[in-house]
Amino acid sequence: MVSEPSRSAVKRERVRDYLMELVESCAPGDPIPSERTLCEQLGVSRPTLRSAVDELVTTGLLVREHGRGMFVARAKITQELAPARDAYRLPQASGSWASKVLEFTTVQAGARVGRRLHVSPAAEITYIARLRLVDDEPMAIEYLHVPAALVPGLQPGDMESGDFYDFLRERHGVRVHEAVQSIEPTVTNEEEARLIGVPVLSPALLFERLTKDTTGRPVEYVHSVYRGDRYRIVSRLALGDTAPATPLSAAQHHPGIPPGDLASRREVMTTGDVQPGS
Amino acid sequence: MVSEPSRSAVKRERVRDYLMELVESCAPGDPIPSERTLCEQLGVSRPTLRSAVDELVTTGLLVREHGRGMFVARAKITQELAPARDAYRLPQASGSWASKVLEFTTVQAGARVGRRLHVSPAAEITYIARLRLVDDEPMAIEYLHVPAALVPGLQPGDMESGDFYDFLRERHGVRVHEAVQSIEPTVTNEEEARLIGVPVLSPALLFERLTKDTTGRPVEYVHSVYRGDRYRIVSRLALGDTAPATPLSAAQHHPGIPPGDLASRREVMTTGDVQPGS
DNA sequence: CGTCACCAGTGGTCTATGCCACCTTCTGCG
DNA sequence: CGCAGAAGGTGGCATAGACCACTGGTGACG
Repeated sequence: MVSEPSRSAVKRERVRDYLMELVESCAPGDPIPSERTLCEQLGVSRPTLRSAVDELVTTGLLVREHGRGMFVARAKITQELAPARDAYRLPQASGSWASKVLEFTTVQAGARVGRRLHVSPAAEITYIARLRLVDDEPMAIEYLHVPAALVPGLQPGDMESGDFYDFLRERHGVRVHEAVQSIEPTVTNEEEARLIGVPVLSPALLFERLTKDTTGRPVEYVHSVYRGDRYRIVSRLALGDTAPATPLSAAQHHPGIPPGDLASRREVMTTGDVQPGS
Repeated sequence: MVSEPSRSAVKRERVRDYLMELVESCAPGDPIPSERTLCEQLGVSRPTLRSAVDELVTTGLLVREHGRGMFVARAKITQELAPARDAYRLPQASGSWASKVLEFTTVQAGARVGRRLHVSPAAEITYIARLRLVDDEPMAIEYLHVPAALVPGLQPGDMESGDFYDFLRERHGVRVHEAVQSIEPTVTNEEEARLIGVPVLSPALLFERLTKDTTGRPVEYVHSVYRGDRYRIVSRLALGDTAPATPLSAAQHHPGIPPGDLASRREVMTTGDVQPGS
């Protein structure tokens, strides 16, 4: 035993709480004692200690490095509630973005993608997986599906520089017009974790987007996974109750503000934002 | 052994893959064999099997019920990539929302909240924790901080019906004007998991919002946690390259569309959406 | 002096086992 | 017939021990 037994009947929680206090007394990047040492100090078995550490790794407080040890995470992430986020100014830009093509092939659409893009399941699709980098650090993985007929002669290099939508317009005469995009929270699987450099089962954002051109024809279906520890979405909501104008057709519901908490006119300008590292 | 040994050297992965196939052959809500049974079938120890199941529970494919068994999750959630989401029509409304006040007290602002609300750290704050329900199922937890001076005589019941912003205007003459809101992915801790009825460490969305009135005075600071398995954000993005109008001051970056992939004018209408259950 | 092989220490995985808490079902008593 | 209690099955937690894979340092050898 170390200090008081703590009220928790579950050892794992006691261990986790102890570790959280330990982490708070350390600086980011500091090493913490080895698993076996902690086991002895706390009087628990290694599986028990590991399961406690697992939580903190998933939460983003600790980092494990095989053969080296465990360390306090560099940037204090979402951790609990009440994150001590400092600034409130909206950081305007978002670092320098780059892309790295991981895969570039032609595949058959298949049932799901074919349905999305309104093409036959046997239609040829240019499939591109690319890593998005911010200041040379991996930020997201993007999986694009574009009907091959729309982009004849597309080269991998075309996907690593410039604006893809500009490229579509200038080279292929395709003018993107609108997109429907969904965002939901998820956790990383092994492949994603490896590619964007976070532990497995870390929080992440899953985007899914279907883009159409001015004629209403689907031109791209994208899904992408953004790391949750370095990416967040900041919106500026106009709630003004000045004039009940523009009742924008469909049900209006700001994420985070359930219906019944908003009645009047709303507008929203959304901007992405990279959380600056430590 | 069951079928082929699968190329993976890690037993956990083999077990997980086996379970994923098993789940795909089942209907939502179906029970699956007990842990001990699966151990015998697959020739692995129970801790190994449990750790494989843990992944699938975190991912949202399986549900455990103490003393009863394991079941295929009701709504097929984010699971892997490529979720087989069916419809593409934007479900307009979002079920019937209700609220249940969990806590209603007056506290001192403290450093963090005081800074947000531009009040002294010793200022009195009305603190409200409430559960948001959709069709009687818990959907989110909301933690509100409002300067007590703004809402004298506020009652818990006032927070369970009607629009809080309407209430502010009609009862206290406070006219909300705009808000800055951030959204990021997170995972649930024990308390959150218990309150919204999901396992610990499930994916969730963390909202943080600061609302100001027409005079620029902060009136509420809210953070809320939305369950990730039943909530997603759907946006309709206008990408039209018709006219490069309204260059809306700040850097414009749609979440999910990194800079360098967008040049022209954009608008966005965001709408929240409840994923219909099975 | 440089390079390489080895080794100790670390996290990663897996096993076998036990006990507890919870739920369902069946059984037997009132 | 009805209800309470026991029994068995389920997941939840924890243990002790073993082996593997990776890292970094150290020492031996060229």
